[in-house]
Amino acid sequence: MSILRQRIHERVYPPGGRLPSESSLATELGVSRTTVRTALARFASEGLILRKQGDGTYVNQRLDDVDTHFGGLWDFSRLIEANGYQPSIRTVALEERPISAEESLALEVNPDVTVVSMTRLFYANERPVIYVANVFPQELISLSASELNSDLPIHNIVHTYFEAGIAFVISEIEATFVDSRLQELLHKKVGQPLLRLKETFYTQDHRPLILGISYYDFTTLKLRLVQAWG
Amino acid sequence: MSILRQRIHERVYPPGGRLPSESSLATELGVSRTTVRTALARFASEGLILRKQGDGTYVNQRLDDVDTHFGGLWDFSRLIEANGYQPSIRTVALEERPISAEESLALEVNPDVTVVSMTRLFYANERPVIYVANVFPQELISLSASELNSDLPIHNIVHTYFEAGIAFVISEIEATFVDSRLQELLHKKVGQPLLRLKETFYTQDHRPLILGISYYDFTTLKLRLVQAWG
DNA sequence: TAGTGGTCTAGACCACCCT
DNA sequence: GGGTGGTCTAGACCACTAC
Repeated sequence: MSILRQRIHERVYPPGGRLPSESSLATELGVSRTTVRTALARFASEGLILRKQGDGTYVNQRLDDVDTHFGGLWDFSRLIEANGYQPSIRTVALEERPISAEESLALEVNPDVTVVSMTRLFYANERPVIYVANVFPQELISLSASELNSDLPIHNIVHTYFEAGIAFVISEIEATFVDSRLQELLHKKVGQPLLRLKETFYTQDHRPLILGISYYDFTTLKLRLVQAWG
Repeated sequence: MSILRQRIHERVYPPGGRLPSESSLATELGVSRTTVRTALARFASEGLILRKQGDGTYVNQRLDDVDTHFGGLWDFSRLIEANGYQPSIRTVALEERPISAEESLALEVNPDVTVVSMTRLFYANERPVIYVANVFPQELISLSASELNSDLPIHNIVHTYFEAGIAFVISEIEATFVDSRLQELLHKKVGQPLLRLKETFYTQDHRPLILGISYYDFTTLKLRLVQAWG
């Protein structure tokens, strides 16, 4: 029932406003109340709507804030878009190289496999905001690194070139500074604070697929989380 | 159906292992399959389980990682516990004072109200790991600041002393350094990187209730997020 | 008291995976 | 083919809110 999500985003039901009751929505859309409830439950867990027993369901007034949250897909391009910028991706380096000891441990593969190393910059309106280094075993794709189109969001790359899909991601958030290398890439002064995200992408079989280390300029791009329980 | 969550945590269904089918769980627990599915859908969105159509439902093998995630309640005490430490809270300061211009804007109240300012330290095994400064209008509680028990997690404080409840929280994550003031409080060297979380707690009516600024020692306490879609 | 969301039942049919 | 999860229906009763 993605029509409901669309209506919320298109302000058919304005922020702070009340949605029709579950029963009337069910009738109007020609589905059962259970179906409507399943959709509403998802929106509520994302903080998009607020439900009050005995009263009604309301669109979150902070919709603009909530919309920049990390729900479902964590995707830097979408995040840049949600912050009101035009996203673009430029590849800094794309190569095959031996795996490091640390990486073979994290990816749970033999220390003699070859990995594809892909480093990229995400831009918001031509301004560099995130620097991302991804690594994955070469054997996971059927072609060589130079043949893949690296100007796509990571989810698209996986979908296009990988056999397996991504079922979940674990991200660790840390703080760090701009060093001399990042200074050039992100156009920021050495010593300024930066966020670092260490991500691991897993398959449905709980196997690690891809590693990622990202440096995130939080001054341009707000990193917001919404937690809702209701 | 919190019995299922309990079973997963108590390893009745071990990490990586398969759960009984939805139908057999429904029969065993004496509920309908719909009820089981509602519970499983919630666990899946938290990354606790992975469901495969035509195959079965599996407990996430990275359960230990996933368990330290931020699902449902964002609560520092729980987070410390999930990282394997004994949590405790000590109050640094508790006072009433005039509201600042910035705070009155963020809390959407008149610039002449009095606020309660509560600053506290969270410890993991007697080691300070998070410094939190909370601010809320004094008029929201029926007693004076000195009378409230500030050695509780924020959700307990709200539940005990506030009329309204918290429906959702928006957190902004930033990076910063240890300064001379934080050096003493967190026992870390000046200049080391730190995470800063700027939180706003909202009621069901979308009104901001409480502000919070937290300084988080990510070297001791991993800040992990799990994103799952399935 | 009427209407809302919260919880639940007992089915149905489909898509998909494994053997 | 047999079993699994994915989607959906058409009800029921309860708890709560607003008036």
